[in-house]
Amino acid sequence: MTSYTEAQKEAIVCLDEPLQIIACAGSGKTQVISQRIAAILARPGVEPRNLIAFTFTEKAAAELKERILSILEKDGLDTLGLAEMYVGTMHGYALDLLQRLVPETFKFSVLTEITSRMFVDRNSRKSGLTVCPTLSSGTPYLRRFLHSRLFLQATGVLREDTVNWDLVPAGVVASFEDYMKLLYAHAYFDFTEMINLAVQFLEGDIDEDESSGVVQQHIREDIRYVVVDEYQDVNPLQERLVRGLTQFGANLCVVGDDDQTIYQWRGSEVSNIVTFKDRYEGVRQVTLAENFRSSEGVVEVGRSVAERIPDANRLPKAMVRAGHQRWQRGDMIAREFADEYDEAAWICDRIEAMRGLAFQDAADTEARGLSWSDFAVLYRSVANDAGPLVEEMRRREIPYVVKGLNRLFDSPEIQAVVGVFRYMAGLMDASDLRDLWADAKLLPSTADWGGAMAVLDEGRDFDRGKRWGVYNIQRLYLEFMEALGLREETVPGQPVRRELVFYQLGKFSQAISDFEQIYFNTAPKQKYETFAAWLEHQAPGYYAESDADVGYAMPDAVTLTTVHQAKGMQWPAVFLPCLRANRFPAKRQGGLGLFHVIPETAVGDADRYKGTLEDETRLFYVAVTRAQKYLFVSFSPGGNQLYRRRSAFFDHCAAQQWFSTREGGVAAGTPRLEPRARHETPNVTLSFSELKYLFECPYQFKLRFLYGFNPPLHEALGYGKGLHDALAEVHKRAIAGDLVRQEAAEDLVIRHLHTPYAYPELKTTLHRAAVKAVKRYLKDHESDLERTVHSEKQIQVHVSPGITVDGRIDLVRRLDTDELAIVDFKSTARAQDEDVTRDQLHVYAVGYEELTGKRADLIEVLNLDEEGKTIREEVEDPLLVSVRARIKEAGDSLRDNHLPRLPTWSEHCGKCDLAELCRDVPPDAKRSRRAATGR
DNA sequence: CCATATTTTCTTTTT
DNA sequence: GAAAATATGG
Repeated sequence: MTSYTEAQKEAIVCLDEPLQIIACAGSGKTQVISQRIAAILARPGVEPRNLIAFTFTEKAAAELKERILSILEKDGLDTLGLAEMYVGTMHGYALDLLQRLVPETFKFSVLTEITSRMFVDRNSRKSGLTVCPTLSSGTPYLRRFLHSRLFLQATGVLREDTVNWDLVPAGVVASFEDYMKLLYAHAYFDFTEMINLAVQFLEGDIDEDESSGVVQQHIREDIRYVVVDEYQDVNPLQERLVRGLTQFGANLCVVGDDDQTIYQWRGSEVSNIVTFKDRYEGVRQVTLAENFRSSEGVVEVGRSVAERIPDANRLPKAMVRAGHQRWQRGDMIAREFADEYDEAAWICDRIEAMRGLAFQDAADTEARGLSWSDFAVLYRSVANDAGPLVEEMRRREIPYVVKGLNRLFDSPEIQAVVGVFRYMAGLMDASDLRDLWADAKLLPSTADWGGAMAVLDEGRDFDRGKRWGVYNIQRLYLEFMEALGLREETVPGQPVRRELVFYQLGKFSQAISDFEQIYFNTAPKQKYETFAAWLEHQAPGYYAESDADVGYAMPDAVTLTTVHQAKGMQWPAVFLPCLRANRFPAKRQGGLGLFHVIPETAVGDADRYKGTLEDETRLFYVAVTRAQKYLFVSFSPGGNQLYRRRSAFFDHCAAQQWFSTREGGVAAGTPRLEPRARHETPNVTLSFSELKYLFECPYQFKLRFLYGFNPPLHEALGYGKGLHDALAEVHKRAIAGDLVRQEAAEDLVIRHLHTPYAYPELKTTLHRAAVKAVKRYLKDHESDLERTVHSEKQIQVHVSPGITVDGRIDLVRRLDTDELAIVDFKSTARAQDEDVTRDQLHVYAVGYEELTGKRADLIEVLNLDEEGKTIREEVEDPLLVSVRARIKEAGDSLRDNHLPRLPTWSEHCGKCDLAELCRDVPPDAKRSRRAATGR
């Protein structure tokens, strides 16, 4: 789309006043934003680092980045320094801002939804959970495990929303304070806190608080343009972040569609977008009403759905069709069925019948035949309603992918693994365990069951060592698999099953990591018992199976997903089945809710946390507008009486003249072609550490990042990071003209060293070692600190369309010889392979050149360990070229899902934590591996 | 038609 | 264990 409509042009060239782009579904929003950003970058005196663009997800960010880059390249514009333009989520930005400018936060790590809950449950008293009062007489206080999710929602709302604190019960306030205190004591951020803390510094008094001063100075000097996509989903705290970033006059552009606000139950505040014009001075509003995606029928129905939303909560607009898709009688059908099996069968019939119908993706492209991946089935709730269709598709062998099914723990394979830990906790005996594994078809033909049990029995001897870190769940899991001889190729069955089983086992490894992150230092016996209980009661609800996302290659398959997840996507044909009253629109939930903790009156606009009819209507609007041409809405009564009536949304559609209530012949007159899947290359963004694994051994990469296997947690974890962070502070201060002296070493280590998994003596040892290392570094480099050029420089290497490598250079410095050196710190005596290090630093050199236009002369490795050796080499041009080529190769093989093992046992394997899952470990290597891990 | 009793369920998900 | 939807009774 190189020619723009008048409205689009208006948006693209409006760069100096606050701009609100109201973008209807399918209006070419991303293209307009990208073009506008390119226009900003083309302005004289504007650097990429002057610009921030927020998206809702990382995936959307990758797409936006890619789009911007392709426009810049097409227009022949400079891409120098592009790595310093922030394109990403608000959470990512806030974290980045803090960890760049506020040394106290360098050591903080981020809790996920899952680890947050475990953290609160483990510390149920200290976190405030069990002392948090409720307004329900039946449950005077929140309870462990049962209410941790609710408690976390409340702590989130108290920070994200506008709260009248006088109306919040004192007990709740006290609980909230307990939680915050505990969070900081453990150096954790939850998702809200990253943004909250950033906002504190943005709003803070610069005379009172040093960090506020630093943060605000950076914003004042650097930030000139802020773009916020999906503005309708911004919550009040995020709005404050936006305010803070633009408080010194940066230009603000917000983009969104109030009709697509579907995350209000997470705090999204529609009024942000609806009243934007009143809250900012001199706002220019541009409405992109032209829908290029869908046929007239789809557009008109979408519009009619949106008009069901009360006008008071809407921006006036009328979506019109502007694309090339033509509506034909029979494209849109509204049908009722006697039961859900008939409905499922009909959907499959239609898909089979429509496969191969001619379809034109764009006005200027050739038609192709519809393929499996051109069909989507969208549900209000996949977990509740998708069952019958999944069954039918499996029966008919129609390829499909389901998203949003929480069924990982139902599978016999995972139940077998859970059995292992029931055995460990003494809840199951050995012969039952064996039966379980045999029934799950997980025993390789050569299985050494006795050996595997020996691993468990040794692990169950809890008097073996005094250090609790010895009783490592992850290591036990990996050793058990090794002893059993369970590897991808020894899993009984077909290759497809092997891959799926390994994916599940990898997910389980991920679950262990999550658990041990929180419970690592629990007494061994209790730790295993808690783990077994957690597996039984908590874990099943936490981990989704989504057998789809193995690999980067996109399968040609029908998509079954929720409307929420479908946001931003489109398909030629969309099915909206199970349109039942009380399901879609959904009836409200019972049980203890947010308002039993925080009174409704204390929160501004409390309604949005409840889920109103209006919200459901917006969701249905999103659902309808995903379709490009074919749209099928259907109803069948659900299993029980609550769901036996038709949804008002179904009736709404059936009443539209665009819909037929009975199908004719399948789109009579439309020619048939060979089915050909829409070709989409996924964007691949790799961090350097991921790239490193891909270089070293593609199969290790697969085990780690596609399957999710994690190596056992190490007790000394955090040591290297602490040293890095301490030196980062040193160099940042050096750039600001503050040369840190040796005496500061202790202080630096106290601030940055965080070793949560170390037992007390080890903590002391590590602390001493760190102080010594920092002191040594400061002594050795006293004279060259002032020649620091950059510290922690973010780089990005663009290899080919869709392949990007992100990384961070530890240090760039000028040597006595006036040469420019790119430096990487290492902190263990155990040397990384020199070839890998050389690759790494040459990637950085490439990135540095793309960032600054300057070529580095040298690469250096400074080892902070006394024994470690220093490397200093010239940057070699041929290597730069070949490294680029190798990244491209690696990216391509990733897309093709071609990730083979190394041909034979090699040096890399000796250092690979997951070698046991890959091949037989030679006896001599086994010995040295055991020595290295202290087993 | 209204008040009360009984039945039935307990989404959605980003960082 | 709470709330909404539906069934029941006047």
